[in-house]
Order: sequence, then C-alpha cells, then structure tokens
Amino acid sequence: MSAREDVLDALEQILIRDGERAATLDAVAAQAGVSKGGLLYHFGSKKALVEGLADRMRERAALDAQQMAEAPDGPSIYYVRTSVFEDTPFDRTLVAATRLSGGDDAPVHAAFADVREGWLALIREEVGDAATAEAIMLIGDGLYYNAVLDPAFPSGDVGRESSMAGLLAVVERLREEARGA
Amino acid sequence: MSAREDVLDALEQILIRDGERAATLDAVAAQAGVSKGGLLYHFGSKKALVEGLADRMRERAALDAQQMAEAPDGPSIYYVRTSVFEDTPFDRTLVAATRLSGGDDAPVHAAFADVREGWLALIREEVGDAATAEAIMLIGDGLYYNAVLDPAFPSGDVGRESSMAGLLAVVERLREEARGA
DNA sequence: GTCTATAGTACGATAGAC
DNA sequence: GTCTATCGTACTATAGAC
Repeated sequence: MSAREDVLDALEQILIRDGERAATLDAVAAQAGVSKGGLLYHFGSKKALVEGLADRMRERAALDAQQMAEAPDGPSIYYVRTSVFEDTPFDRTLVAATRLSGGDDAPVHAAFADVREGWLALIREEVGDAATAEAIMLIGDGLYYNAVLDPAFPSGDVGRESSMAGLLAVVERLREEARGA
Repeated sequence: MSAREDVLDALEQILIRDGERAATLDAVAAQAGVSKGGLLYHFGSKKALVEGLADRMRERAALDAQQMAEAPDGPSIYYVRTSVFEDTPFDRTLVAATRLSGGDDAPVHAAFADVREGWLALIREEVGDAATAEAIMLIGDGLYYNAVLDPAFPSGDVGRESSMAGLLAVVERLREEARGA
C-alpha cells in the first residue's frame, strides 16, 4: 500500500524540481526506489499515474478548504497568506499539478477548476462583493503562480516574503471596504 | 529571412495550442511548412530555437512597455486591462513563453524576470506605494495566468470578460487611495 | 508485488544530395 | 537554403521470470 504513495511522492518531487518533461516513468521509478515494471504494476500507464496525482489533489484540497473556512483571520487573508510555498503535502501536490497545466491533461484541469471554484466561493461569502472577492483571489493567484514559475523555486524568494505584510494590509483594507459598502 | 519568422510563429502556435511536450522539432517544422532539416538550418538546435523565442519576447515587450508608459488611463489600468488574451503578436509570444516556464530554460526565465521588472517599475512609479503597486500587478498576473493555464484557452472565457469592469473599478480605487495617502 | 529484458515508437541531431 | 535519409538515444509499454 505504501509503494503507491511513494510513487506519487516521487512524481511530485520530480515535477516540482525539474518540470514536466523530466517526469518520465524511468525517472519517477528511480526516485521512488522501484523498477519501471514495479511502478507500472501500481499505475498501468502514465495517464493513470497523472490521474492518481489529480485524485490526491482533490483529497488534499478538501482538507485545506476546511482549514480555510475556519481560519481565525478569515478566508481572504488565509488564501493570500498561504499562497507562498510552505512545503506542506498539499502545497507539493498543488505545485506538481500546476507543472502539468500547460498540457492537455483533462483530469488535472478538471480538478483545478473544481478546487478554484471552492476557494472563490469562500472568499465571496466573506467579503460580499463579487469584484472585490475576485481581486483578492487574483492577488493570491498571482503570488502563487509567480513563485511556482520562478526558476529559483522552491529555494525561496526572500524579496517576496518581506513584502507580504504590506500586501496583507492591502487585502484587509479591500475586504473591510467591501464589507462596509 | 521570412522562414525564420515562420518557424517562430509555428513554435508559438504549437506551444499555445498543445503545450510544451507537443513542441517537437518535427511538429514545429510541419506547422511552419518546412522540413526538419530546413528548420535546423535556421536554428541549429532546439535550444537555439527556444532562445530565438526569448529574444523575440524581449523585443516585443520593449514595444509594449512604451505603450504602457504612455497609456491614457495609466500603467496600472493598462496592465490589468491587457492581462486578458487579445491575440496580438506580443500576447502570442508571451503565452508561448509561459508554456515553457515550468522547465529549466534559462533564457526564457531571464527574459521573463527582466520584462516583469519593467512592468512593476511603471506601476510603482504611478501609484507611489510599493505594496499597492504589487497588489495591482498581482491582480493582472493572476488574471493572465488563470487564462493561460485554462484548458479552454485561447477559445475565450466569457465569464472573465464580464467581470472585468468591476475588477478595473477595484484597481482604480486602490490606485487613488494610494495616491491620496 | 517486484524484477529484468525487450519490443516499438518518437525525439534531437547529422550527412550529404540538390 | 531546403530537402531526404539515417544514426543514436530515450520514452512508454509489454512479457515473462521469480
């Protein structure tokens, strides 16, 4: 039962570190410490392997949505605040899946659409105004994508971290203005 | 002289429509209407081909930065407003390059970093406050990445377009508040 | 459940004719 | 400047031993 999870961990690791093209069955098998044949016992094809990643993303996203809904500082701040890489299991899965977003992987795309819809709903519920909710979510999105697509990722972007406080202040102002309206 | 441009156009087309993995020399040559040998006369390797795309991106970005600096509604609004795909030559080059951002293409990454730095400088100059400038740029970034990474791209995302007016109002409010401070 | 060996295809790049 | 033909490698996937 653990070998399956090891393979998914290995896939994530390679996608995060080396990108989509590097995520071959050979490379994933080697990273997971199994042979290619062993890998293909658990996931019968590369397509099935990617679907396994999409499934894991849905599961972990559901847990994160719970956290977001119950966040003491509210879903808006939670979303922007957690849009920087923290190397949690969910972060790793999300970034790995993002690396596949350029291609035509239907399961991954569908999972992303559903997860994003849930996020936006929580933010909209908190701030009331649809345009403000979208603006707040986009700030988090921009933060996330910029970090993920950075060549230095995931070594960290110190400049970004120091500007987080000011950014959260802007988001909070946006939220309060929309609530007051 | 035109064959070179045709090849770059073909590379962009394939990256936009089918993603990074589909952009093989065979596919690009076929799309450009030349043989693989013919392609490799102009670009001696795949690496050289990608560098050609990065160079084109820098050239076209410089022209766009001029437009942005002189925009009647200001760089901030211009940036967010043009963060939706319009199928201009610059848009096509930018989206194509974004498709390569998951991998380890140093020339593409360097070009992106330089171009983005120029955008942020223009916005920061307009709004004064660094945190607000970053927030505004991130809204545009989020808008852009969401569109580009959408599976339906570039067929268009009608829902997004209808929310643009409200979003621009939020951006304008952010800008005016920062200016007044 | 995991391995080795191998089939079949696709890729990047070179050589040489025209 | 563009073509066809080809080499060597790397990829996905299968077959069959253990």
